[in-house]
Amino acid sequence: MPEGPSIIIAKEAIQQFKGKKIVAAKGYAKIDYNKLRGKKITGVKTWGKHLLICVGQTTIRIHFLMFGKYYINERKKTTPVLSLQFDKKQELNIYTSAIKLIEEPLDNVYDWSADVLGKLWDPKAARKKLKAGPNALVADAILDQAIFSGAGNIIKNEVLYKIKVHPKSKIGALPSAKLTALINEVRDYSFDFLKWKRENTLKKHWLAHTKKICSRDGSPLQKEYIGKTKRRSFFCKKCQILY
DNA sequence: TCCAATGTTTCGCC
DNA sequence: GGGCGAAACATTGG
Repeated sequence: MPEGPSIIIAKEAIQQFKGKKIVAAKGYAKIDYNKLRGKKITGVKTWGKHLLICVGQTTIRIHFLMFGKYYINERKKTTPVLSLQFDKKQELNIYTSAIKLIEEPLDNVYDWSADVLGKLWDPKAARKKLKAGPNALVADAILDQAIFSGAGNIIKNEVLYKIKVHPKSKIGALPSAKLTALINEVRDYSFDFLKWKRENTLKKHWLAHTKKICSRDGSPLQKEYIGKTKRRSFFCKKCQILY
């Protein structure tokens, strides 16, 4: 479920509830369900990995974490963290996710220029933020949601492999053209990810993530836990340069 | 059977 | 108080 492109697919599926009235809202999420009951869904949006269901002034923020799932007009055996019911037995059930209600206008909460898959994505803004943290490892920088909202660990590994940059490189040490390539590739790969996810062929297209052999030179790929968050990194020591 | 994993937040320690 | 790391959350496939 997790990375940004999967959330776009979720948004598209959940759009069908736009304009519908929430007849019942329940779950184990610690939110004020009274703010949802009897209200209409006025829109569905995303910001990176956040799925945003607008209910008038209130927005339901859903973060699927690692294992979150949603079911439309279907249920799992376990209890949903949030269940929204509509007329005609239609329902949306959310499982194992972090749920919050946002009362503020979304423009006050979200920096849309950071949303890698969004219309307002701004590579110049990303560059500025990256320049402000030259000591950051590229592996950490790509996962920084304030810079690349929506990018996750798979995107990180694939992008670094594609642009031939070692995950332990420092942002400030990258040549200007490489920094540009990094910024552009995070967005481009996210759209590829989205396309492949729709086709159900994502895994087939992985070149680095969980891979053992470099597709370019046949040498073994390294697996290492890197950066502040110690996330899995797969990379080729030979073709990915350490800056 | 067990463990790691497409993620983030919170808590506690130094 | 900041920075760091571990734990918590809870599911599933390998």
